[in-house]
Amino acid sequence: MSSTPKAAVYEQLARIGKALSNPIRLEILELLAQSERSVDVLASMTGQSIANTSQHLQQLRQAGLVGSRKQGLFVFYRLAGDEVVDLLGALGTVGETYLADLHRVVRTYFSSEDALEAVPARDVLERARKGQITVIDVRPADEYGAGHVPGAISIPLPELQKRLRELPKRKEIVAYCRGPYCLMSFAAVKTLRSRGYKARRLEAGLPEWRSAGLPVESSEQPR
Amino acid sequence: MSSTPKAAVYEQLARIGKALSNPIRLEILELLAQSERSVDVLASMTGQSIANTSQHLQQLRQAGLVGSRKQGLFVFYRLAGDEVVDLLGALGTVGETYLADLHRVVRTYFSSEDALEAVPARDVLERARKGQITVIDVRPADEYGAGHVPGAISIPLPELQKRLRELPKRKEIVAYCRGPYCLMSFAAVKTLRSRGYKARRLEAGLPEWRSAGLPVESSEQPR
DNA sequence: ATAGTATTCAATCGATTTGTTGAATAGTAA
DNA sequence: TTACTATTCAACAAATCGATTGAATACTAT
Repeated sequence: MSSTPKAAVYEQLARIGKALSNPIRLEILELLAQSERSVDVLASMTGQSIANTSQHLQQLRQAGLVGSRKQGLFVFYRLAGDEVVDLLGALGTVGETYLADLHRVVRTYFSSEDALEAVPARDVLERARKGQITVIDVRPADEYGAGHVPGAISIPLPELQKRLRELPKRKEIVAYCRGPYCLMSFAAVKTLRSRGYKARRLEAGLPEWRSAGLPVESSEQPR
Repeated sequence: MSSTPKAAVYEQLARIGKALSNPIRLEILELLAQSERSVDVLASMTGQSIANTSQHLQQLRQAGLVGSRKQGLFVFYRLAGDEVVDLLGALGTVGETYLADLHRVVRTYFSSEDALEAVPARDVLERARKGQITVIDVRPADEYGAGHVPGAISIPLPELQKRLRELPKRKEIVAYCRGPYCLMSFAAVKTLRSRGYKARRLEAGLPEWRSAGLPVESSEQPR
């Protein structure tokens, strides 16, 4: 197909670029970074038809970004590995740094008007072990089950209001969710602060935490 | 354009993916990672027409990956920043890990049949300062001029044969070039070893070296 | 000004991509 | 076996991309 080895390399890498060139596929990748999922679940989460979702998954598979296993009627897709999380992270870094439009969106929706300074991941583990902070996972319960920060409490965002009394008033609370473009931890911090809690966001989501080599606790056994 | 902030983010990031979805654009990015260049130079280096090259550069610019400055008749394009080098590195890591075809190409052309074990970047700087090793830059002279490893000698690959006597027989020689998909340092090591020199490759090229925060020496003043 | 050069823009065509539809496949449950 | 479900495949129209061509723009040199 290609004459020189260099051209062959770039052709292959361009396949990965092509896989990253569609917003729905990027959304699917972020969802899969949380936990493996079946096609129909991904379809409903992204608002796409099942056939369409299946095709996007084929493209991601051909680019080597996802893998799958079949269990009964369902095909479960998963991220190929943590390298994909790193790739998405690098994509986001470039975008926020050099795409003015993206920078504006991030500043508008994700930025720290309320001084929601993020806590760096490296400190959190030890401070949580020492009991200096309480870590809460505001993602849906199944994602918590598939893997979470050790010692973190699962409080899905919709339940936060009712379960405020489970949280300490004085100790600092660190909330995290899916990743840098997930609004749930922002919302959680905002809610907590308005009720007088000391709260901050974890600077990364669980996929970045895992990819950084930090330990992950898991409730469910892989089926 | 997009209803939710999350969708807006993914649309923007997909623009970057689209820019990475073409092999010629990837080649242009690697060339720009060495030094800034004018459109016609890029066109001849990639074997594309000038108009075609210009269009690819427009796309890269819209994706925020490159910038440009006009000097006289020429427009010089450059990489937007080191984050782009990191992004390309992450792309390569994913590709080599999960794309079987790419893995095969890399193993065939770039792998270490001759035990060309690469030297990690971190050690090179100090060992070069202590005079324990000699570092040679086998890229074209202008790329050396735009930035090189401190203390490295410029010996473009075509000149290596004639200039062998400049190199020490006993001290180890470390050769580097453009990056992981550049064959020049492999060729240099092969040549040197066949002549009885002790030689190894630097594991990264100059862009990765710079992006890692290691110091870079530059001969030419930016115009 | 005039001629000449580097680059970009605009128009074009063939190829590819996206999303939809409906049929085909592979498995479960009874 | 039969009925049912989840997923994939195949075919299609609309939109977009890639590369080519020739004209337009911006600058230099004289």
